Amino acid sequence: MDNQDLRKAGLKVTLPRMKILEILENAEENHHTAEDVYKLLLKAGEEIGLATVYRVLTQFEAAGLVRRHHFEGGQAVFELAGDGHHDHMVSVKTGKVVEFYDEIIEERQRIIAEEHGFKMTSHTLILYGEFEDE
Amino acid sequence: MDNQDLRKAGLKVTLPRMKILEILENAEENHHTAEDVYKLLLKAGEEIGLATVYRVLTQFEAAGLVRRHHFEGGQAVFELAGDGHHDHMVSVKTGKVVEFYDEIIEERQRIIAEEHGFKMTSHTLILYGEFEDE
DNA sequence: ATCGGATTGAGAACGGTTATCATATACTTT
DNA sequence: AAAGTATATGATAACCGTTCTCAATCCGAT
Ligand SMILES: [Mn+2]
Ligand SMILES: [Mn+2]
Ligand SMILES: [Zn+2]
Ligand SMILES: [Zn+2]
Repeated sequence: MDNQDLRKAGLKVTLPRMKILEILENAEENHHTAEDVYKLLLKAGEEIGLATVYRVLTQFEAAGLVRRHHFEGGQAVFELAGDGHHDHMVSVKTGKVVEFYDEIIEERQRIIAEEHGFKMTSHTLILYGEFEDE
Repeated sequence: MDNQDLRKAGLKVTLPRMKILEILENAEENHHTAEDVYKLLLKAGEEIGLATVYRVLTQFEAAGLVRRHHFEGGQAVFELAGDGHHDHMVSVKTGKVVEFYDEIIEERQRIIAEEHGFKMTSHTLILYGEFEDE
C-alpha cells in the first residue's frame, strides 16, 4: 500500500493521505473511528484536521482502499480493505472486534436472496456479546 | 396489543402511547422511522410531538414491544416485536424491506461464536441489494 | 374531585459527520 | 527551477437525527 495505490485511485499524493494510510497499516488494532485516526495522527506529531481525516477516509472508501462499518455506538469504524470479505463479532463490553468468515453463511445468504428474487450487492453481519476472557 | 400490554410493561396508558401502538399495528408497512410515525400521527389528526414519539418508541423497545434496527441511511427504523426473531433484506433502490429467517445461518452463528469463546447476546444480519421487480 | 408523580411538547442541546471557503500544496508546464 | 493551475487542506459553521430540559398537563390512586 504505497503512493502508487493513491495515484491509481486518482488521488494526489499528499501528506495527510500518506500519513493516514500509514496509521491504518501500522496500528495495533484494525478497526478505527475517524477520531481514533485523528488522535493517532496527533500522537505521531501530525496536525491534520478532523475534517480532512473524514474526507480522506471517505475518499479511500470510494477508491476501495478502506471499508466503513456501522457497529453499535454511533461512530462509524474504518478498516483497510484487505482482499476478501469478512464479518464481525463485537464485544459490547470492551469494543473488541474479531473477524470471521463462514462460507456456509455466505452461501445461505446467496440462496435466500435468490429465493426472494433479490439481487444482493452487499450485506452486514455483526454478532454482539462478550468474550469469555474479559 | 392493548392497554394491558402497556400496564404490564409498567407504562401508564396515555393517549400518545395508545396512538403510537395503533399506528404500528395498523400501518401498511412494518418498518418505520420515528419521523414516519410522527407523520402518520399527524395524518391521523393527532398532534404528538416528535420528542414524544422518540421517547415512547424507546420505552416500547425497553419493554420488548418494539425492535429498533439501523439500516443504511442514518435514521433508525422501528417495528413491532412479534414473537420470534428475523433478519432483513433491504432494497437500496426503494427502501422496501423483506424479512427472513434461516435456521442454518442462526445455527452457524452460534457455532462460530462458541468457537471464539464469545457469548453472543444479539446479532444483526442485513442484506442490501434490489428486488428484481422494481 | 383532589393530589402527587409521571408524561408531554417546544425548543435547546448534543454528537457525529459534512459543507464552506480562504489559504496552502501538489503536480504540470514553461 | 520557477510559475501557473487545479486540487487539497484546516478552521469553523452547518447539518441531521436524536436526546435533554423544564414548565405545563395528564393519569390514576385515593
Ligand atoms: Mn459475510
Ligand atoms: Mn438472525
Ligand atoms: Zn474487519
Ligand atoms: Zn422486521
